[in-house]
Amino acid sequence: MSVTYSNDRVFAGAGPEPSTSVKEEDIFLDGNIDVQIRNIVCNYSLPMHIDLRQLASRSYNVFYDRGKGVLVMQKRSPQCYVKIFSSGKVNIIGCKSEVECKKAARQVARHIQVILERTDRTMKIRNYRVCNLLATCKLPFGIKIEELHRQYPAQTEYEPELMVGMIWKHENPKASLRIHTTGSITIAGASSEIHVQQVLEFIYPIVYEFRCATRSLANRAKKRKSEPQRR
DNA sequence: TGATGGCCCTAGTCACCTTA
DNA sequence: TAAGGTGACTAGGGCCATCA
Repeated sequence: MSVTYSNDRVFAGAGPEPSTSVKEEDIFLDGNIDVQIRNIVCNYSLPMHIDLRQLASRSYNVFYDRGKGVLVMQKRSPQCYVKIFSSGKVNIIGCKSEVECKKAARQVARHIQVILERTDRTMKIRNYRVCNLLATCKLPFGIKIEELHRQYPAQTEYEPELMVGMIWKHENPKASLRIHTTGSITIAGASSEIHVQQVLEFIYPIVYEFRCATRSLANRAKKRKSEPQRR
C-alpha cells in the first residue's frame, strides 16, 4: 500500500464507480490511497517587537484587533491566514502543504521587515514548526466502526449520540483520526506529511479487517436490485 | 497586590446529522 | 434539497478565580 498526496479530489466522480463486491474492492486496494492535505497550522517567532498599528496602517488585507493585540492578515498566494502578535510571534493557518507554509512564513517575515523599515539587519525566523496538520482520505469501502471500537476500546472513542465518527488516538507519531462508516478518514494533530503517511500505513490493515459496503453504495446496490430489468 | 492556573475564544478544514 | 450546527486539533492572548 502506498500513499499519494494531492489537493484535488480524486474519488469525487473520477474513475470507475466502486462497487460493493469484494472483488472490485480489491482492485482499489492494490492502488494508492489518495491523501489530501486540507489545512496546516504553523508558528514561528521573529526576534523583535512588532508595532502592529504601524504594520496595519501600511498593509493591505489586514485587520487589527486592538483589544486582543493581534493583527490578522489574509494572504492570497499562497492562500492562507496569518496572525501576528506584538511579541513577534506569528501563526500561519490554512496552507495546503509544508512547502506553501514555509513560503508564506518567509513572505510574511520579509513583509514585516520592509514595512517596519528594518532593512539594516537580516530578519531571522526562529523556532519555526508545524504544530498541526489536517488531512483527509477516502477508502473504497465502508467500515464497521462499532465492531472496531469493541475490538480496540483503549485506543478508540465512540459516542454515536454525540458524534457520528469514531475517534482513534494514535500515540507515535501523535495524531487523532476520525473514522466514519462511509470509509472517510480525517487525520488531525500530526506535525508532518511523513507522520500522516506513517499513521495511515498503520491504520489501513486494521480498518481493512472491519470493512463493509458503504451505506450509500449499499443503498445504490439495493436500488439497482429493486429496479425492474428494462431489457 | 501580585503571581499563578484554568477556561474560553480565534482561525482553518472536513464529514455527517438535523432541521427547515 | 439546502442550510446550519457539531466535533477534532493547535497556539497565543484575555479574563476570571484562587492563593500567598
